[in-house]
Amino acid sequence: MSTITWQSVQAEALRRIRSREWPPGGQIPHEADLAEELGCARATVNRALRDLAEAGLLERRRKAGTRVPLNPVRKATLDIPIIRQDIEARGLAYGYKLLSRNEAPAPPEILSQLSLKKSSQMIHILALHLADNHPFCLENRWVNPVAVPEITKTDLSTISANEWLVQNAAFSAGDFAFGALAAPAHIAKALDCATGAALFTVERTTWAGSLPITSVRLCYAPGYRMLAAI
Amino acid sequence: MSTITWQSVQAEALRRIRSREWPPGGQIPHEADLAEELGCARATVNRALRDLAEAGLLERRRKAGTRVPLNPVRKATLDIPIIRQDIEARGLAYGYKLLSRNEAPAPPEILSQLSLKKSSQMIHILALHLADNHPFCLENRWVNPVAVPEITKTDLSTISANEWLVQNAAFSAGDFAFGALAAPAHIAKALDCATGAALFTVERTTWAGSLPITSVRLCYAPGYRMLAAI
DNA sequence: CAGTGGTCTAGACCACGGT
DNA sequence: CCGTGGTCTAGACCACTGT
Repeated sequence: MSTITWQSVQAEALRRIRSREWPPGGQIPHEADLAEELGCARATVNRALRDLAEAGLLERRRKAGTRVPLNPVRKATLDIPIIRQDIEARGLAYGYKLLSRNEAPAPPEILSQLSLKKSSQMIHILALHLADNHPFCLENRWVNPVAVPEITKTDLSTISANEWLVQNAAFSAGDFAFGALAAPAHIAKALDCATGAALFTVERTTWAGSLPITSVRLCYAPGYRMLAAI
Repeated sequence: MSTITWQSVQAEALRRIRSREWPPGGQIPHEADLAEELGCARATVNRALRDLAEAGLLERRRKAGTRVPLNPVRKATLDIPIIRQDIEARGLAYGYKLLSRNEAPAPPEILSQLSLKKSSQMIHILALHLADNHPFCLENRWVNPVAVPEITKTDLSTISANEWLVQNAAFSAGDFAFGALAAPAHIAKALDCATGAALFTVERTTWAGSLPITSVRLCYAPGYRMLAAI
């Protein structure tokens, strides 16, 4: 016997959205009605439609029901691997070089990114990730030693801060900003590219609850592309 | 009476992961055990852990059980609004200018992105999106007329292809590539920036099932940042 | 083969938020 | 107020996969 799966309900819903059987801006039947029509339990319909709502293809509100948005804001997901895995997944040999590490008061922009007020000593790390011995990514990181005191005793010349933090500071939240930067001379030198070259950059701040852990800017060598999918 | 919610189960699981009560690389108890321990139904545990697995914080396999990955590959989510909404959300006035539109055989790189073999006539669109009358984003798009025949009759000087497609060609899948580009002269001219300026770029290809719809490259004016969150 | 997660069901209660 | 989605439950069967 074949039971209805939530995937099949979802596929049918998608079909109706695409065929405009459920027109943009319009309301769709209640869960209970759909469940009866399709011959399954309401929970199954709920699972299917909840997923579509999370993807931005439906808007659900209690009492108001479910409707097809006029301008759906689709959600894409992107994987955030540690840099070593990113490089190895491309079939390249990973290399790593710690350029500098010291303790210093964080500059104002870092403090504001971390929502810290008083300027306290933080750990500043500059490191280079290599792929097949070519510069791949320059890591410029500030770490809050209050959040991860163990890092003060860690030898970051053999393991990157990127990797150490992933393994030792499970975080709860983070935000990202992607952009482009014309390489200033010192970055161009580190990445072995021309001054002014267009670099893809990622700025990331991570938190454990309300405690800021780290803020980092990654500058990728020219040509890097970051992939995502819907 | 207070019943256990899947959110509370998820929070407890997160706590155990962070506190290393469930150590990296280690296996965690079965759903049934957890359900009994926490005093809820197995379905509730399943919902909580499934979400964590989707976020990359757990790895679940039938028979093998659930474990905490050593190098979690976290997933970030990214909103993909239409460009008009992106601009208006920044409190700026949206403007739009169609630069050119014609039918032409697609170049090989576009064909390969769309997984098409024979070179057929496609619609090529070049358009500029403006924020407060300043160039914001240059849209360079190829549309497969087989997927959306109506577009041949659409006036794309009043509505952008970006917006029209979102409203008229609900897609099922898409992939993205983000990168940086040093502005060539013709792009610099359109965006009113210096030649060689570092531009953030998005390349996107979308599909309806196995039918390719469109492939687009967006070049954003210098300074643009795209935000994401975990 | 057998253990584990994946899913479905039928019913119930609850929370939110239009009216 | 009361309709709608959000969630929980207890039980059942199934699908995948390690041994």
